[in-house]
Amino acid sequence: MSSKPDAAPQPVAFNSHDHGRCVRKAAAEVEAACADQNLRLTPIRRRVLEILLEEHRALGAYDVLDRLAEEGQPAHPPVAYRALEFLVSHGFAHKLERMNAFVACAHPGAEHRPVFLICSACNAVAEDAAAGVGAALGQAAGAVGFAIANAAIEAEGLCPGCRGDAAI
Amino acid sequence: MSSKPDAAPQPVAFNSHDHGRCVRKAAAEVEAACADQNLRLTPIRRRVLEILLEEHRALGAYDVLDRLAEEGQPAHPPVAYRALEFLVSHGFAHKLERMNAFVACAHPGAEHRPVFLICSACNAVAEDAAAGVGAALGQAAGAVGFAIANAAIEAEGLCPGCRGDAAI
DNA sequence: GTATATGATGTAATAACATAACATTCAATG
DNA sequence: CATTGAATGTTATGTTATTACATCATATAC
Repeated sequence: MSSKPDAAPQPVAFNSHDHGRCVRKAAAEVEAACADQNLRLTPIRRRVLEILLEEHRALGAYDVLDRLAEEGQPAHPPVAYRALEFLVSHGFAHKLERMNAFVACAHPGAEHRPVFLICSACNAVAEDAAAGVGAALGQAAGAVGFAIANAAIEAEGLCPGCRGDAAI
Repeated sequence: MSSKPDAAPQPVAFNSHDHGRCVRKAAAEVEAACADQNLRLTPIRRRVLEILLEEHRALGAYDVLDRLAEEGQPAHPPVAYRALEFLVSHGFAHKLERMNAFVACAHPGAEHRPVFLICSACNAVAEDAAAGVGAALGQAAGAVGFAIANAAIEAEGLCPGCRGDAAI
């Protein structure tokens, strides 16, 4: 899991797009949100965010550490975990519980109850809005008197691109 | 995480009930299902299932190993993981991805897309049916051409009992 | 501008979770 | 009873995550 991205195609979340632009846009949004909320987007935090954005897929904490080391900034585990926790706790990244991995948020700043679609063939991770799912879940919980603080909704399967392929 | 149950009340999934009866019933159902499907419910597999049923909450693999050791049957990690994998793969238990823990299935045999409500105060885990959530998720995935193989839906929050309490 | 408080980072050590690999045993079938 | 395949026993190690404490930076009060 903590190895290099394997040879799989890199499907940037089911659709090709101008990735450089998408990275810059997301980084700018996070920067703005931090300014708004008086949060300190320190160099490491920013670098970890950029790594997640550049990869555009889920990375384990040790993958992030590997990237940092490659860039001549070797770091110990708590460094990665702290930066990731900062990003997650402020909604700039999400943790994929099924994978013990982290992914940059596709809509930083905006309120949303994300749903993740994880392709088991190419490892792409799409963050979907799916308000209906959150509503249904809230209703089910309410019916039994349970107060949801937060929810993880993660589906594994085949993305549009990989459904056609022979693979896996 | 791999420690003993702490002093918290043991809320057997939000409602008090005749637990001995509920354990026996679930065990019998699994036994029947195994007979039906020609599966081998070996002594270890059965014992692990019983441990999950008796605790009636999510246990880590090493919690199960501790229990086995207490009972004079010390075992190495693969033993627990193999038994748990058997139970999970046949729908007799579920894995809670958020907690790296396992819980006996509340409706073994029956087809269901479970939703888990995990109380952060008392650690009770309720398995809810919530067909609506699965439907909404399927719809959202279908809209982007994603084929779901399986889904993990896990909410963390306060159970009815703990909402009233001062605690956490 | 210096003292103090707070938050962030550096580092070492270790805890917690999980699997690979291979030997051995058991149970079913021919 | 020989063969085969599944299950288990065991060692070792890989992977993920945290605790604890030292150090450094930044902001505020005085």
